[in-house]
Amino acid sequence: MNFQLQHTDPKSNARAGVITTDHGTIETPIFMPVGTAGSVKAVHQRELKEDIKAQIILGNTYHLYLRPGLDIIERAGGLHKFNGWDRPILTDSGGYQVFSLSDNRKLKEDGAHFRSHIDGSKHLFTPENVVDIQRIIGADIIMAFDECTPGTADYDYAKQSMELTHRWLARGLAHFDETEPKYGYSQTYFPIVQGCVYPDLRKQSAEFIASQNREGNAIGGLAVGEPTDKMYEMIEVVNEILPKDRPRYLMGVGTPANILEGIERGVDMFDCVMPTRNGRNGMLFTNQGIMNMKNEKWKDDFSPIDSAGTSYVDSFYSKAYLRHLFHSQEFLAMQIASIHNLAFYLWLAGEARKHIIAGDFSSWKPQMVRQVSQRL
RNA sequence: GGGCAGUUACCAGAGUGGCCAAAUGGGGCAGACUGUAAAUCUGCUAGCUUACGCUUACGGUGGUUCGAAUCCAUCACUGCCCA
Repeated sequence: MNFQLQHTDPKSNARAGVITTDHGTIETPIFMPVGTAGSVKAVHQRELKEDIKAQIILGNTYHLYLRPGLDIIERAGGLHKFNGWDRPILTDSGGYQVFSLSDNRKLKEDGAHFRSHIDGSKHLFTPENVVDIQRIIGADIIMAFDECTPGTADYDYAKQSMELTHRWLARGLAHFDETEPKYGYSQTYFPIVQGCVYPDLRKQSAEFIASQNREGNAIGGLAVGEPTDKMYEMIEVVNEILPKDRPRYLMGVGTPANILEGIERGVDMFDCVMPTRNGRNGMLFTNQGIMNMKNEKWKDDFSPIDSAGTSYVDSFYSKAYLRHLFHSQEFLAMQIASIHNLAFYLWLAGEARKHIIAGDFSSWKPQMVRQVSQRL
């Protein structure tokens, strides 16, 4: 993997760059659609490429390991071959499941002992075997196994948790460096900063992560229960330290406004389930604000879903029709909403990039934050 | 013409003397969702009220009773069966 920094905004930390992988290039800042189980829910690969213009998508170690299982993925020739996505893939390590499935696991020094949410069977995830699993899945960018610390954790817990993540990182990195990719293209390993909402812990974590000197770095443990202002503050603290010549990935974030704020603070990569999950639940994000498509007010609004939208569905379907589809629980509703939202997120990241390159990001961004935060 | 069963909130449907403004579904109206256990979850859904509470309500009318969606009479309507 390679990262070329192309432009830096003169008035903020926003930057534009290009990541090169063996599966193609990624122009940053970028939003990465989430395809946990090897599929971006409700979205066809062709739409992902042609309509949404996704450059990289995510998969998930925990979910793909449990189902379909490593044997199938390996026999398929890796996830790219299995799901037909020939562009870059990033896999999360299962660190988020340590947080989101916390009732189903026990954390120990060796790793996370999970009870499968599917059938209750027991599985141990360690920093080492999570590398092995991600070697088999074959993502271009693979993530360290961490504990995603809840945003509400107290200082002592957050400190312990961060230290565990650091110890796990050392083990994971050592194992990564002594193993090889399986499918003839290279993989890179991103370490993850933790430290919850505590500036000194974040600083300490960022310094430790930076010292590992990897090709890219991630910021985890944000948008998990802490106030939004704290999140922004933590991004600032961390990005002060993370190397400027490497991509920075803010994991799991967020709303359109969160993304713009993140870009301004020097983040290059984002992923979030929001455009897809909220889309399936009837919420549309547009450059004019947020719409709940189930609301009565759209019932006889025959105007296009998003007249300023860049995707096919935006001008082809009307608001009234989409509302009808949601009320009728038609699959098409979820498809349209997911395509629209993802296309919008990719558009937003792309616009930010253009404005960074043009040099007027700092004047463009506040106005766009206001617009996207409105409720329609 | 005769017999039987029924009529409950937007719909379906439970409730057969007080714990009933009335179970449960559905529909409707809102809200939530941030490295996906999510096509999920939550709230509201007679009127007024922030709430307490008050008012009007279980086909119509009239009774019995301290008290009726629930018991009685009668009228209307619906369904099924027999001629």
